[in-house]
Amino acid sequence: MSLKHAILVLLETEPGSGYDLLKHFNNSLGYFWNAKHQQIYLQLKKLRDEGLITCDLEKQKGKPDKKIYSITREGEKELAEWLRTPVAPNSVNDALLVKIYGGRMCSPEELIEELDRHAAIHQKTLDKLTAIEQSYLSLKPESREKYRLPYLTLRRGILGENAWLEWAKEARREITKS
Amino acid sequence: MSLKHAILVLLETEPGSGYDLLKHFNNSLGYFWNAKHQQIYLQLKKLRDEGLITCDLEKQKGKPDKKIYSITREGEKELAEWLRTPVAPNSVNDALLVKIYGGRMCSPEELIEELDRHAAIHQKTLDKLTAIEQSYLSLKPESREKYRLPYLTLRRGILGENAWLEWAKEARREITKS
DNA sequence: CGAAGCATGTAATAAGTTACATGATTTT
DNA sequence: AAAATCATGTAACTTATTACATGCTTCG
Repeated sequence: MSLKHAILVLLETEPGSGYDLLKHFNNSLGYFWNAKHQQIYLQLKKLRDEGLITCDLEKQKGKPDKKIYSITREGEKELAEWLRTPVAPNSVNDALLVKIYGGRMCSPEELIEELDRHAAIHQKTLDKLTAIEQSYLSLKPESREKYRLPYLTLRRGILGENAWLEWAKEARREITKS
Repeated sequence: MSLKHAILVLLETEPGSGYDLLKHFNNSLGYFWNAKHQQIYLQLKKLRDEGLITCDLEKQKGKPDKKIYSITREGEKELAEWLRTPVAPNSVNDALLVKIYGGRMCSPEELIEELDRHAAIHQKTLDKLTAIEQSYLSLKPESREKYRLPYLTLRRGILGENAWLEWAKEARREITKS
């Protein structure tokens, strides 16, 4: 279970409210770790109960108070320990492939339609990732230093999406033949 | 939830016991749909309760009876309907990337070690997939026809693993620099 | 004879999803 | 005035994992 550690990683970088975290998450770790807001709020509660993060109230004029979470010493220890422990390789669950595998029971047109739908989504993701990459590459080299490792994960996304789209072309050709 | 449909797909191809299915699964859909044997047995039970599969006892001399599951008319209908319904794009949960993202809290050596560990696993998977591909390509063209669609999913695996390994090289270089 | 693989599960727990809920503020 | 987005959750349900359990056969 790494959502817990994903949250610790983000809070270690900078404290913030659940919502701040959520936004940050969706623009970074969210690309390779899926989580709904409910799950995140739940984990925040658990992490607080475990003493791995704390929560301070920030008074706001007019608006309700904001809960600002930050990582604790304990949390940092937990995170460091997790980083030292081997993690299981990414487990894949890809319904589209199940569909294609069993696809002889439906028409090629339907398969193609679904494939294209997915391709559009992957293309969109790739575009977003490429845009982030561009903004990273336009930083001064000194500022890049800080994002070196996150940038590697971004590269993973880009190479992965490219490979996906390449495969989709190949698959499309092959399905169309029938 | 596609494990259910993954099982239906396999049983539609050929009836068999839970264990048969499990083995078949691990050599095909298992490459892109993760499931433990417990989960599969549970789903078999549920599918039977829903009337989507049936279970016949096959007497065996000396050995305990074998439960042979097969898909029912109802199951085929359910499967066909699922195939017509759009599925959600593959949701990724990759702990290694979370680790790398937050990796500045641990030593480059530790990161590299973990990266190599994962690379070895991916290489092994790629080898297996490539071997399957070879045996597919050595079939006579007539026999290939039957496996055209499963072959596409195999290709996805191969292209995906290649991309992963390419990325790992890049990441390794970059991490080593520090 | 011991290990590996055959063969099939139950129970407890954890994690994730879906549906539901609320109320504020900011932008169009 | 409506829509979007801010902001935070609870509850019910489904799915998946881990630990435990059993007993048989086949191969070296």
